[in-house]
Amino acid sequence: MRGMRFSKTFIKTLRTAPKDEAAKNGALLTRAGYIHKEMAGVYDYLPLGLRVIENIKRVIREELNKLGCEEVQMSALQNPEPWEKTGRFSDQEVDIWFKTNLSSGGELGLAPTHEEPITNMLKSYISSYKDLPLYVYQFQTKFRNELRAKSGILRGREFLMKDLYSFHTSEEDLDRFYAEVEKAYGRIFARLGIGEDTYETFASGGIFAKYSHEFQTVLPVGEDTIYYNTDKSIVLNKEVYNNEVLEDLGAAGEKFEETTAAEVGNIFKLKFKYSEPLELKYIDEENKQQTVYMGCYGIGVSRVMGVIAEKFADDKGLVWPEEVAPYKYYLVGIGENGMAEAEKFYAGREDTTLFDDRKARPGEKFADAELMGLPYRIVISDKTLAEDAAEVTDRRTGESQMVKLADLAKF
RNA sequence: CAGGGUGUGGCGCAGUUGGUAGCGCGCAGCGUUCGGGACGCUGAGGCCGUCGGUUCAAGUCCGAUCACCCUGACCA
Repeated sequence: MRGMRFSKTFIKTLRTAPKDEAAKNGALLTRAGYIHKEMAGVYDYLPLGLRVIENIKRVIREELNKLGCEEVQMSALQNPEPWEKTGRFSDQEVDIWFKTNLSSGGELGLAPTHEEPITNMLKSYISSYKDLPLYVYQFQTKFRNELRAKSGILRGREFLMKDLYSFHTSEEDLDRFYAEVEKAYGRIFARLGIGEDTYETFASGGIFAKYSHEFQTVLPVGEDTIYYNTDKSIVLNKEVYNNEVLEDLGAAGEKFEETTAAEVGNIFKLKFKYSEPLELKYIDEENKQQTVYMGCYGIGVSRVMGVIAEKFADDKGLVWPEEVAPYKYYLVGIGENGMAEAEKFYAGREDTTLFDDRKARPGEKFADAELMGLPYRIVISDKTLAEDAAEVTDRRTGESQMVKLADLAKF
């Protein structure tokens, strides 16, 4: 992706948020030109918003690839057959399906998740213990017919998710990989800027495991309630916050605090939940058929974007952590000399810099710089040129410093 | 799905007892401005969510319907 000149881009900032964007993340992301709403829970990602999404994906991709994960892209349209084998095509069982019909008469679903299709697909590729373990992930648009979409991009009917699935020959190997993903998730959320406030949280585990883990980011508008002890080493979702579980975790006497949080990721040990009904098997060393052990690991990519927007915004607008910011620098030229010098600086830095080259007054540019929330604002004007310098302002702290033009490249 | 609220130019809003739509922002042109969203003049842009009633006449009254927001429930 190339750079962006404000005068050329189609996006436009808004002084007032649309009335139908009540949530802070939706209001600011819309005002700053990152997203556009199509309908409740369904959003378009504009050039800036798409860059944020791509940055989040990049961080996740880098960390998962280190674990040996392979990226694929599954289809969004779903053949009901594998879903019928697990009972999940039923609207009684899964009540958020979007379903449609083939013109020839058959029924289709729009994928709300991908356990069934990926398990089914891998039947064609896994036949021996030599094929395992295997870690496959994708970034995919998920469709969930939520009764009520809300909170901007935090809860959509169409949203982007990273889903990783792991396949193993033994429970020990599943446990080993699960632990690796736990650590990788910690690194991912740290790099995304929400590490400090994102806790690995015990949640209900479903049929085959006692607990699953969620990654919950503390957020006032979060939909979940979590409980944490004083040193935050044990965090529980409300759904498992009871005496039995506390005893089980050896935390029976401890005091817990309550807070709201948004679930940004989860990890599950599926074991045979899908591989058994879909008959994903392999031949072991002794030529015996065995069922594959599975795990699944999700991160809500678009939700993470909303959480970051919501969490760090101040009264002037968005504040992006560096790894997710669509551009690192918001370049402002003031006056003829300032604009000419800014133009020179911009050349060759299109990938890191958004250049506000509009014939607008400084105040308007500053306001938009703050609204968009790029990490650093660089101002070049007669005033700064008198010192042969540019003014660099940190969006988060608001602190400014003069940097010599010669040193700006290094900055 | 229950309860509450809202639909009027791109965005935010006003519109009285029914009489044929107005303001701010934004947008276009000209001029003066130029380090915190400047100002003046001129101008473009709207079947008032949709459908159907009542009426000589409907943004306004009645009915239905759709969409959106909030709270709750739900969230495999």
